[in-house]
Amino acid sequence: MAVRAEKKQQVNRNICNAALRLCRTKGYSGVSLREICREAGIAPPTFYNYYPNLEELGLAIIDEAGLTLRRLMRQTWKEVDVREGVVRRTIRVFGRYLEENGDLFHFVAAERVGRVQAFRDAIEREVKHVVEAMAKPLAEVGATTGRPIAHPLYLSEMLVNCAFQAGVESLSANTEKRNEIIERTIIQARMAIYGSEVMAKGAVTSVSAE
Amino acid sequence: MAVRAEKKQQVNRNICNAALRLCRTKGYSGVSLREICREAGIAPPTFYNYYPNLEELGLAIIDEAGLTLRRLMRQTWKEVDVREGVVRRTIRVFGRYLEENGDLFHFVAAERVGRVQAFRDAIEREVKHVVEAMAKPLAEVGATTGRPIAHPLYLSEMLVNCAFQAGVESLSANTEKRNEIIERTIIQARMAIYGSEVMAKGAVTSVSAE
DNA sequence: TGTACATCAGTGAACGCGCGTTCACTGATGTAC
DNA sequence: TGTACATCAGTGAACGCGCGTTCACTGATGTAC
Repeated sequence: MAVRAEKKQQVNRNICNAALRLCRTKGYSGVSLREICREAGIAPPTFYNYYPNLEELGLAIIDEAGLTLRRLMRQTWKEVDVREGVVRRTIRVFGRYLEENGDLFHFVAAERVGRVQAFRDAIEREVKHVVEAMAKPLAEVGATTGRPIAHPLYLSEMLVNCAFQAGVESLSANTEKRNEIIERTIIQARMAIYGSEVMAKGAVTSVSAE
Repeated sequence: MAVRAEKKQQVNRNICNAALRLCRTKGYSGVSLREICREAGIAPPTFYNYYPNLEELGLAIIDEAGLTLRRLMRQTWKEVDVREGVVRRTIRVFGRYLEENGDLFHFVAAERVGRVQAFRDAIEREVKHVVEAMAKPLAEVGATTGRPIAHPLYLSEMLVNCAFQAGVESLSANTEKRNEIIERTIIQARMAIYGSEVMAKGAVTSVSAE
């Protein structure tokens, strides 16, 4: 009965996946509608049954990425394990996300500084959401452990930017390089967290930092 | 006598500037050879007197950006003024650079995570150079002021990434927003520096960071 | 300095190609009775 | 359940267009004598 609707959903998934796969190697603005249709196994006019143009497809993909990210966040902060610190846990979950959604992450990371204003705006909205969602538990953990942090939003943003950068590098790295990136990112994250703890204590002056 | 050579240089500059101007709004892979030629005021075949294809033009632009950046670095660390800290001075110089080379910076920032592997590699080489060049004075300043820092390379990299992110955001921001970004970046930079100082002291354990 | 020739940056016209988009049409899925 | 009709996802062919690249050619700049 709903066989038509199911088929439509499947075709839609094919289109999105085809687009992401092609963007990975050719970039959004290097991919044509016809290419996506070939990759998705449909005729060009069929595309218009789903999206009025390529930009709308891109925005739909970004929305989907936002959904996935939000789900990821919830998962990260739910899987509390006293034996594992916040930093390591976050990085582990993020790493798994990268393995499963490499194409999606690459698209978002690239279009975050890409040419399409609508994409940049949509992505910045999602990133801001993640930054805010992470700032909260960061501040809470700091408070409950007696090591309060200063500027949780700025700290969170810096950590997210670190993660973006590390994520992009990971995507084109082998396992060895990837482990290096992980270790480096952990140190950088701690560096930022320590710094924000110091700032929360106040009364710290540093010649080099001032 | 050298009138021919001078004209060639001028045409080359026109080509590069035209390409950067167009990339700013349409992205590298959204710009065509013919568009660049129109913008530069030459006929399409003339382009081939300068570059064999668009990719070579892009690489030439990246090389030029690297040169400019190196010059900027030298300038930053030379203008020592005891009344102004390292962080503020760096940000001030970088801000001036952005005003003068907005198109160039935007191109580099976008292609850093873009689709052309050759671009990514070339840019990563330049960025690495900057990271290393900044790590050295950071470590020196820390040592001479009695506040040594840990992992100067990682710290430097984090600061450079902050600068990239702030730079991209600045490019599409008004003056007010831009000042916000500057203040935020200063805090984030200090946060990272404090953290690396704490790590250098060792013997610090933080529940939230572990 | 003047002249004859070589060099070479720049051009207009032409090519074949893949593009986005449109249209009338097909045939399978869903619905009313 | 069977039949007649409506819906609608998908298609093949065609369109006009801008693209990258080539070619033979032009005319200004540079050089040799």
